[in-house]
Amino acid sequence: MAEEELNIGVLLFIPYRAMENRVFAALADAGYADFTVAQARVVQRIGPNGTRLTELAEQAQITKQTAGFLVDQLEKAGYVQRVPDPTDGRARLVRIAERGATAAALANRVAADIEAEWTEHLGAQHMRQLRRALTRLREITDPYQ
Amino acid sequence: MAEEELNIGVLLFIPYRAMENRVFAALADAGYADFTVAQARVVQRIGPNGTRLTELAEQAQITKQTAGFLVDQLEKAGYVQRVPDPTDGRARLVRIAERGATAAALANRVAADIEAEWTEHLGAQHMRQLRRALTRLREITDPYQ
DNA sequence: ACTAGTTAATCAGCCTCTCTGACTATCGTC
DNA sequence: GACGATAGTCAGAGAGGCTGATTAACTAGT
Repeated sequence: MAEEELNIGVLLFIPYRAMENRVFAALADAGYADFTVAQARVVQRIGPNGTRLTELAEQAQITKQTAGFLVDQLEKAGYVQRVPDPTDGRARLVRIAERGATAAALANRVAADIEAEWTEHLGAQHMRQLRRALTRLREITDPYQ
Repeated sequence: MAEEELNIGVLLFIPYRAMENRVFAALADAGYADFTVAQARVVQRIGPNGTRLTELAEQAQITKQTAGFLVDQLEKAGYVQRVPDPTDGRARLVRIAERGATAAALANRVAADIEAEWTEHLGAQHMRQLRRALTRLREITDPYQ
């Protein structure tokens, strides 16, 4: 569908997918092959002092069970740790482990490189406008702030 | 990660996901509940005269097997038909069926409504700039033109 | 005309991610 | 203390994706 003009949703998806693919390819090349998109969506929500499973699940918009499943894998692979929450005996905090922090740093570096390429192609001003428009769009499309 | 400024990939993903969710909710409400995201990504690539399975798979970036599985479901549900390709005895063309065309029309209408809301929020000029930037980004991020 | 290679599609089996439903342990409140 | 809410886990199921192997049909190179 859409003969002349592509749906704006598709237009958003194309560069998103391109970035995702390149970041994961770079991680795989660097020896982090056991890292998946689903895991990444959880890891990104972990705060500096650790975050509870339930909160991760809410923010990633998945069930607690699914979040638990993904955190199990991340823990086995050494990307995160689970530590008891001192303020609540039922809860545990999921924290980024060293391997996770290294991988995240690499991912951020690659993402920044790609953004730089995009800026090269669009020009700095249009890139700034793009970022601004997307940030404003977030006001009406992001359930989490 | 990203304390002050969100990664551009995430910024692209948030509105994309919001649109997708709303379109599928509208389709489900209208009686097209048996229609999934994975199926939609295939259906969107079907051309006016029908498209081969292999080509659909390539463009949707999935394997032929997966594409075949999804087209099976779409065919059972009445959204598409498979007809022999007159130019190649091995191949068959996947075509949109009537139920598929009706659903697609509804989906496009809902997507246009959402885009109108976004235009309302951003202003017409910024929306035009957004569309333009994304279209130009497509030049370097879309493997299929 | 035959062989070899390519392409279109399918079959079989497996893995990952996601869900629902049911359960245990702990917390907070009245 | 009793009760409802909350944090997390266990069990089972389904969707959507993969690799590998196979069949059928087209295309080229002798």
